[in-house]
Amino acid sequence: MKYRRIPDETIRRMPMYLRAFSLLEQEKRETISSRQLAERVHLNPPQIRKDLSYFGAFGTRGIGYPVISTAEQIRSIMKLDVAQQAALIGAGRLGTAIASYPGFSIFGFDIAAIFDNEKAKIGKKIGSITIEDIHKIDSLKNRDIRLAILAVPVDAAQQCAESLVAAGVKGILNLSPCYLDVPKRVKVVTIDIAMELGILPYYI
Amino acid sequence: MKYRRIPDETIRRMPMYLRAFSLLEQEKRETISSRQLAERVHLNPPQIRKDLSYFGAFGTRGIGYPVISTAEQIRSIMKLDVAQQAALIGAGRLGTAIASYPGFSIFGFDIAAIFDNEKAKIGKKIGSITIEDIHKIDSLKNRDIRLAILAVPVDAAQQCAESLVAAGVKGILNLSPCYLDVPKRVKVVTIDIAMELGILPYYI
DNA sequence: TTATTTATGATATAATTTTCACAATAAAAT
DNA sequence: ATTTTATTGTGAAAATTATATCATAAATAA
Repeated sequence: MKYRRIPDETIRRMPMYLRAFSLLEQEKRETISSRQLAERVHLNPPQIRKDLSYFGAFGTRGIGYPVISTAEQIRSIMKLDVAQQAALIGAGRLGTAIASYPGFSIFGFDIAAIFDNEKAKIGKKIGSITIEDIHKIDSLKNRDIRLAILAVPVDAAQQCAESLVAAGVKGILNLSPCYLDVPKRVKVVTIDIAMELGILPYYI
Repeated sequence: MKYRRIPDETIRRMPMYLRAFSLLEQEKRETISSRQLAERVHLNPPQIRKDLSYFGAFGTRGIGYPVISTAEQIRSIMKLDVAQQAALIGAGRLGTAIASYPGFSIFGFDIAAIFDNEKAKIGKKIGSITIEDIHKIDSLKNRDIRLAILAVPVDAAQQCAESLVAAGVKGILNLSPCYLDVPKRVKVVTIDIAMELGILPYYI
């Protein structure tokens, strides 16, 4: 296929495909057709084929997609083929929940550092990770950690984001209900839990 | 404006506008123009005007939108004008964090019931709410609770969703990384934290 | 070897969503 | 009273995204 800009929506769906393929790997499935995959991820077959075809021709006509190699390809495209280390900022209740969330491992993520501003928490551990002083975020620079999860109160979010950017962080998963003003080379994804809940009553 | 179907994307943005208007109310601002609002929510002015205009003409030309009445209108449209009670399923780490999250109140949400399957937790309290046995989800029917937040392990999610539907729940905020198969009269919004993190490395 | 089946990859079409441009109009200024 | 300024509301254009169609490649079986 000739080059075309890859839609943002396609990028958003890729981790979804990767999760499905990772599960298929565990199930020792050898191939899967777009129709079968569509059933699993609740999309329709042409969309899946189109999404994947932006990155190359992974499938075999008459057969479908080979599970192992397609999984590897998607991992490589999404840069999830090498384990990604992430820092967690905020060891409150939400931060603690995130720190011990087992769901990151399927994508090879690893919470490698935790920071908090509360004196009482610094030095304590969550799992095997020791909570560090938030003023030492800068040390991320030397540790080659380029991803952060921000789980601090709203009023601290912007300031923390700036420290993260200064420490060389390139991607932030923001759990505060606010916009983060960062250089555009830094990618921010915000999850606003209350807002997501806020859309439900409309449909009821 | 003649009737047009309201885009889903517009609905998704409405709580965002409502949050902004609620903050403006607190600041005692009387009016705000689409341009000023756009700066706050990081969208562009025509989009805000168009989104709001799907529901009527709230603004005054030359002036902007009156803060109080527009906030009220959006609340009413989104059915957030009356306090909404929600049930929380799962009192693990994530559930506990959700239960004590202060961010729901801006939309008038109230966690009114908590359920878990773990014997040791049942009867204990989180804040002022007593954890109930998950097998008693059915009691939601009599308590007029129509919203639920699902914070249970993946393998329990579908089963819990079915109990919720049986108990008359009409909207589910699903925090498990899986699709929930429910009747289409029930609205599900899924937040897959790992997946959101999964898109970041691509952009780095 | 040839026909048949399956399912991809590419292209064409449709649907949705966003952006733009501007007429309409309210308030302020002259 | 008239002009100027600000800003909405909206139809139309543009952009984006999703869906349908179809030629064709690979595998299998006759």
